[in-house]
Amino acid sequence: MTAGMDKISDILAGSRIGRESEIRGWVYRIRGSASKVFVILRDSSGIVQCVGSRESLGEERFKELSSLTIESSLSLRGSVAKDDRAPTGFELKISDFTIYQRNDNFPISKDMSEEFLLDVRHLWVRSREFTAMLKIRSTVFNAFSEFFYNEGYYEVHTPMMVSTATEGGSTLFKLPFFGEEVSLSQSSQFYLETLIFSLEKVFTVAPSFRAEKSRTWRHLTEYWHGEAEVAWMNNEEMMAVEEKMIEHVVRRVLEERQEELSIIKREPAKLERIRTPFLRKKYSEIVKESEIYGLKLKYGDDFGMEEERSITKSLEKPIFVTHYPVALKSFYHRPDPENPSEILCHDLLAPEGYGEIIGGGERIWDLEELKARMQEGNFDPEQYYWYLDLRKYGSVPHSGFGLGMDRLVTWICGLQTIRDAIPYPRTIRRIKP
RNA sequence: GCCGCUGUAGCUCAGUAGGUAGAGCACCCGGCUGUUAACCGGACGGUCGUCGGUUCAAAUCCGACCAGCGGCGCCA
Repeated sequence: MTAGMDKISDILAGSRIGRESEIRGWVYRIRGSASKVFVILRDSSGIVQCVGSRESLGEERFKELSSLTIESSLSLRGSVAKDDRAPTGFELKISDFTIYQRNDNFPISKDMSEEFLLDVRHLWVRSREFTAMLKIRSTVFNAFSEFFYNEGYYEVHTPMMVSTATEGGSTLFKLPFFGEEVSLSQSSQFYLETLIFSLEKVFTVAPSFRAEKSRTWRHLTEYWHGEAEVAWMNNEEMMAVEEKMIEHVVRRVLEERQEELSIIKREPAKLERIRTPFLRKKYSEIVKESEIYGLKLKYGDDFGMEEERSITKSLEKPIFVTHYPVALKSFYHRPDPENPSEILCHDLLAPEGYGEIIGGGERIWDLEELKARMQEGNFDPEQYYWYLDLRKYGSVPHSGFGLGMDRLVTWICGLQTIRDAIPYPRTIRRIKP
């Protein structure tokens, strides 16, 4: 219906100066006076000021336009001019318009509480800041997948309704399933492991669900999990892939999303220094030098929020923490043959206090070793028969990792809470909208 | 799961020696302005989260409940 429609970005690029243009979108701001009305129109590509005058539109049409409210939808036609008085430097002088919907009061204006904005999240997603974040998020997800395709990985898809826990039973969401009970997936890892025996290098991006009653700035009950699993790869090699992947994602954001970074006030300089190689430290080293971070840690302590914040607060790039004590991680991690009390694993902590975004490492690939570790952890081998089978038939050394995609977006965008990194956050107390 | 906090007009909030509520913004009307989430005037707007208790009298004191927010633990 609209062959000749322009996007607002076409106007902002300067290519329509002195010409007729037709654009459509939503009223971002509107101000009127006796003789002029200023409509700042918004579309997916940006905002531009449009001015209508009583003189050229006529009394009736002028009133029709100037009485519109925020977020009403319309199309506007007029000539384009450069104008420094306009917010984005260009202006459309309105000769004609079509209103699609004249709104009642839009519920959102200035001075909105965090809580209210969450209640009207379905409308708040239209805001400039949120739109900018969504565009960056889109780039992050695209760049993540692109990286693995470029590296020869296969994208695969695993079930979200499952019968086995990956991280422990207490955090499972249970669902009725034809007279039985199933759980929502906490991680695709075990299924990814089954697929390396044919594809060798696999990755997936999928939601994960955890019924942890977490109340923090970096937990969601439903979050997006980027995971990979690779045959023949050790812990060191896995980390090298991950840092290259993070570097690639950050690079793409810097290349494509400068404007959006500026809208959300994220300093690009802080992202520009995300270059490989990242820092690497063993768990035991961190414990040994914990006074440097203002911490008093003893061997065997796990790192909590305060520890991660202190360690990463003044860092300029991410840090891999490796070789955790066996007791601190899940049963499937492979102990270091040189020192079986520590495992060949890594967490990647993002700088500026953001903390853990990746957990990964080598998997136990010996059957008896895996059985023994499962027993210690009270995991029922019957339930995991298929996972154990992988260690019976052509087992190979392999590694993998899981990345919190929403945490990655939170850090890259410099956000205060993970809830602002996803359109519809699911937390212990929020399931609407 | 643990600790803390909040709930008064559509929105943001003020309102305690207990005496049946106020401001700003939004909406509506009018004025003014090449405006920049402008300004001036007027009108509209509330069973003070719910239930119960104390009291002559409760937004205010007490109890229970509901909803949400912040922090910790757990993890990505």
